[in-house]
Amino acid sequence: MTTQQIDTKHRLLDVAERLFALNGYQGTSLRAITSEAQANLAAVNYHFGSKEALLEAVLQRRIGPLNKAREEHLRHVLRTAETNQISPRCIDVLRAFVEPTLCFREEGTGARHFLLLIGRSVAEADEAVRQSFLRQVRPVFLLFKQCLQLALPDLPEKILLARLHFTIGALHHVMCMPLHASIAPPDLILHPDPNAMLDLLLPYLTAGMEAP
Amino acid sequence: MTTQQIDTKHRLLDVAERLFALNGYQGTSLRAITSEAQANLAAVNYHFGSKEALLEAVLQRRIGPLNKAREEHLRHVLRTAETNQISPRCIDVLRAFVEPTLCFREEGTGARHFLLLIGRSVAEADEAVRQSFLRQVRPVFLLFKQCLQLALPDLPEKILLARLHFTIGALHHVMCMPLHASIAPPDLILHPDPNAMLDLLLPYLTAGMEAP
DNA sequence: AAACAATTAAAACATACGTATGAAACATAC
DNA sequence: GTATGTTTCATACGTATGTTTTAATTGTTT
Repeated sequence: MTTQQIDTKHRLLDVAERLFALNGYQGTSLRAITSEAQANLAAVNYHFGSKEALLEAVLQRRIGPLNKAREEHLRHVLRTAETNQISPRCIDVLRAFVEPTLCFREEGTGARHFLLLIGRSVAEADEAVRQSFLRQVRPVFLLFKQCLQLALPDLPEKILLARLHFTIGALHHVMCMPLHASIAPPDLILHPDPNAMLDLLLPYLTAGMEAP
Repeated sequence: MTTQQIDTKHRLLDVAERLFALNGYQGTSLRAITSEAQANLAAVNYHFGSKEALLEAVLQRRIGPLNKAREEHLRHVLRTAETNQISPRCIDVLRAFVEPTLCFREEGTGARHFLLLIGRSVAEADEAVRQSFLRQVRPVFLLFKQCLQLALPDLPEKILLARLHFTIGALHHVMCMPLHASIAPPDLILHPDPNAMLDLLLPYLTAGMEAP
């Protein structure tokens, strides 16, 4: 595998990530991707096989590390709770899951676009996009759920699942929607500093999760 | 305006609503819409002018009544609080906004598809779709925000706006995502009964909104 | 240096799209 | 019953799409 091939593949992934995030999967043509990546039109089909496989590769490249970070955080919370012989605290579980997601933004503009992309992928109408996304995140979501069950042992599973559902909704909405784009007056823009956002998000999610 | 024209227009709106919701705006062709509505391909351009105008009409037809219901509920909460000389309760404000949305589902399968459509429109990548949607809901969102400010007078506006943001995210995620599609095991399907969902959603949202 | 594989390039393919056009069918009014 | 305005129809236009094919180019190995 030559370095040039790697470069081309990387460029294609980077550009596709950005355009998919900004214009959607169906709204992005291979011609737009290849021309911006300064590659030939056939390059996508040569390197990835198809447009859909390109999307899968775009998702995989970043979800892998992100999921690994989330899983490590979650397992760390589990471990410290276990050594102390207590249930993990709900807020710690939530932080373990949310923090890597929000801080992912710091890893560069590529990751930033990626967050927008997966924020949108959840609600995506295109079946292929949604399924490709769900397939890749399900394992970590399940671990997340198990941690929450340990933190909230008295909460019926049905209610916990529903609240987990709401939590994912709030988180992904934050990921794909700049605050000022909905209703906030333009002069009150919440800076996308992940720590500030975490300080806003965590009390909200924790209180909701621990609601009576 | 003959009844036949009205029928055709209605059929086009119904089919477009369903297909836009299921396959997305860009994923739905005029040919798919017109053939399923048993109308000629040119019918959309004749009756609405363009595909984008059709989408606008689809949104308008239902957002009007929905917004009216939400506004009435909110104003009712405001009135009773005013006559009792107290601040409205947070949970009442939230219920006034959420209940009409969830109960909208009961008005038929058309409305059901519509909820899916607007749930997805928020995160939609297509700029035209998102803008068309935001334009139509902004006024009610602002009223919602004002009511919340009355219910939570001590909460800084910045925090309130962020929490409102999270709330909208959770609500719209519920609207466009069947619970079992994310992580719930298939045997634990949350029935889409709006009252049951309201009982799950309201405590969560209220606790999050009133968090310290 | 020659042979080989890997990559890029240019072009064509078949298909699908939104829109526009003009004739036909229809309803309504006189 | 004819004339007028409205709606439907079949069809064509121009463009864009994802994919495939064939040839040229590059890089690596012998």
